[in-house]
Amino acid sequence: MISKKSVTSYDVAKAAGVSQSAVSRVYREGLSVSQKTREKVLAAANALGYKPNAIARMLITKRSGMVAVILSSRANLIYPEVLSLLNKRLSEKNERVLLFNLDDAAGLDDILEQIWTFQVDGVIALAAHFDNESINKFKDHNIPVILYNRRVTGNSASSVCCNHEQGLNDLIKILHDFGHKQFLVVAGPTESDVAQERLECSIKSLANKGHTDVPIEYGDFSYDSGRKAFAASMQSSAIPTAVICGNDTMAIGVIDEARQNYGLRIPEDLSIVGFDGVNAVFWHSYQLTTVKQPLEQMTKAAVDILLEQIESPENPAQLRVWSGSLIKGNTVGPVRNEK
Amino acid sequence: MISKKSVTSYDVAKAAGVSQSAVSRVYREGLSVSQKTREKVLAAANALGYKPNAIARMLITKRSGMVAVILSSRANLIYPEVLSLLNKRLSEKNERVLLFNLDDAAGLDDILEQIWTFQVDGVIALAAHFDNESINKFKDHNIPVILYNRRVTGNSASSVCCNHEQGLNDLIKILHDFGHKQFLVVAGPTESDVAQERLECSIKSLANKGHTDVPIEYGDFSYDSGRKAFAASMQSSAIPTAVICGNDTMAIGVIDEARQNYGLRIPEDLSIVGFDGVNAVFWHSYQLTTVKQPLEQMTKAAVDILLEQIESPENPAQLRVWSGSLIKGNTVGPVRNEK
DNA sequence: ATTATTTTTGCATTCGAAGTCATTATCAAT
DNA sequence: ATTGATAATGACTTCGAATGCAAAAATAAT
Repeated sequence: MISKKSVTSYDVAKAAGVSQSAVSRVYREGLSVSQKTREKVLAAANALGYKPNAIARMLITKRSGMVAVILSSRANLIYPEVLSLLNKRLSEKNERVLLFNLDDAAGLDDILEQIWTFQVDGVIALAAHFDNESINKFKDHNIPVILYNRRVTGNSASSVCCNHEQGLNDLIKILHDFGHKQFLVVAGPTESDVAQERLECSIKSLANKGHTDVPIEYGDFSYDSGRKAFAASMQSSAIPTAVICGNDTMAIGVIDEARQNYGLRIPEDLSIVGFDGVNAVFWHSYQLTTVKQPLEQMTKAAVDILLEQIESPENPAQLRVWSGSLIKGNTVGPVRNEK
Repeated sequence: MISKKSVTSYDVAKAAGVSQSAVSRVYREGLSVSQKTREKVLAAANALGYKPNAIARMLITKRSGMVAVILSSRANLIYPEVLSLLNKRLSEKNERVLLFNLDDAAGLDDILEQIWTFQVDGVIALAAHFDNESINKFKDHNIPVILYNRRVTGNSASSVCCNHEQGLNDLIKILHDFGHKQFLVVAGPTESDVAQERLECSIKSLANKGHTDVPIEYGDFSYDSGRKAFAASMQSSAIPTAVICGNDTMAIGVIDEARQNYGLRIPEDLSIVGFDGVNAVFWHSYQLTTVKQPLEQMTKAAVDILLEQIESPENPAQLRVWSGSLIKGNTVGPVRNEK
């Protein structure tokens, strides 16, 4: 039970023969300290193993150096990568990531309260369910919020998004130009905003090319759900020649289901496109035609905007949209003439 | 610039006509407060929108409610899943995850200092490079450390591990029993402890079956590195009939390389095993024979042990090891008789 | 009604660093 | 040598909740 009492700035001050204020100044930047004092303090601090207590600093400075990142496992499976990139960028800016998961037992309100009590400097939301009311609550308390891939009106948050509309237009143009007429849309879960947006863009883009009443199957972004969706579609009356998937993982599921259970060759018998640009789309067995989200740019912008808003909360919210880059895989081809 | 001053316990106290202490007691558990006072306080708090300031609480209670999770991107690609599970478990125990990345520009020492200053309640290390000296530093300050899949002697940390030895014994026994004699080991990066351990276990297990001087190729756990490793091996004098991979992703790379560039059929011409049990091993194009790490159990134990150590720092460190479960895929078969 | 016991309560202090402000040391300019 | 300007310093207060302690109130026992 020998709880090693922690070394404080007072201890260092005493050992160095200076005041506590002096110690504090040594550890902040751009404050007036003589070379002599600085050396004395640093020497004492070193001898005692002193490390400033970030908690105490947070309390007085009202800056926690922490950013809440809100995830939900329902979200697209690409988020681990996003999280890693965010973490990297934020730590470059001397902010730490405090993780919150929206689908843990505790509900949204509970999570919001926690975030709030932790006095985070800002919030980056990758999670879906996050209504305007909640978003605005943060704004009321001067906590800037960045929505990732979520373009919602009626709130005061900034957003960084991938241009799903353009990406899907690109993909659908290719399919259309190859002469496809029988489409299937495999959408992500209805709870996901991204899934919803991609679905709407797909429908709209198809309609623009004259394809209406396109059948839709719903999945949950997972491989298995992609397989099931395609199987379900094959039970229906309208057999597709082209499948537009809500993400890459489902697209890969569709590929496997089509090959294994229906003996279809890709792309000769069936064309398939995805969205996201995950690593697996480059794997030889799939080589999916898809659109890659510019995650690097998006996360960089998310962090930049967040920090700008932390520094200057009065700045207006921003919306930044990036086009994805088309990845020409090997899963799209001309429609096969039915004999 | 109307910085909405935050509501403190004093404000609530004033509004409720009680002392600040009373407000504090209402928000802690098991403290003596009369029903009447509690109601008054809660009403006032509600009216003012009061939320206790966790930072101030941390300062006095010396409990931050945060656990540092140390990652490194070098680590195995299975860690996003681990992170998600950890986050879930920890939040059940009312602890938050504060993320640290070991391969950000800043070095190990810098990260350690940060963790230290943030007064985290504990540390869970998924990252590789983490020497005993650093580990013991935490112990010196009564911060418990849990190593994930890292069984190292000479330090005071607890560990939760997958039994790589048994898993590899199982896999290698299958290969051996099928009559394989020409092996290739595709190891993970030398910086990774997990990779190292798996490599050693593989060598040892092979030796036990009488296979010595097995060639080794090194990768970095990625798909491409798996492909390159196999290609390199095919340039060498010893053409393998069985490949033991340091993780599933590299194994999938090996499969694709063997099929695409060498026209080999799996498992007729070449047997391949992996390790981890990632989702993609179930994909139809691969169906990898591998060992699945019991991540659920491991993360649960990691959190349980950590909390026990937080409550009772004098308790001794623990080591817990779980066997993985063999996944019988379709990538292993009898050795093909060379004509 | 009186004393003994338990429960509530508020005062004052604490956690550890940061910042305000007035004071003092330092240096250059006259 | 004197003044003025600047740099460096320490005493004191602050951030917001938690808690030891003693006083007060409520309850139980006599």
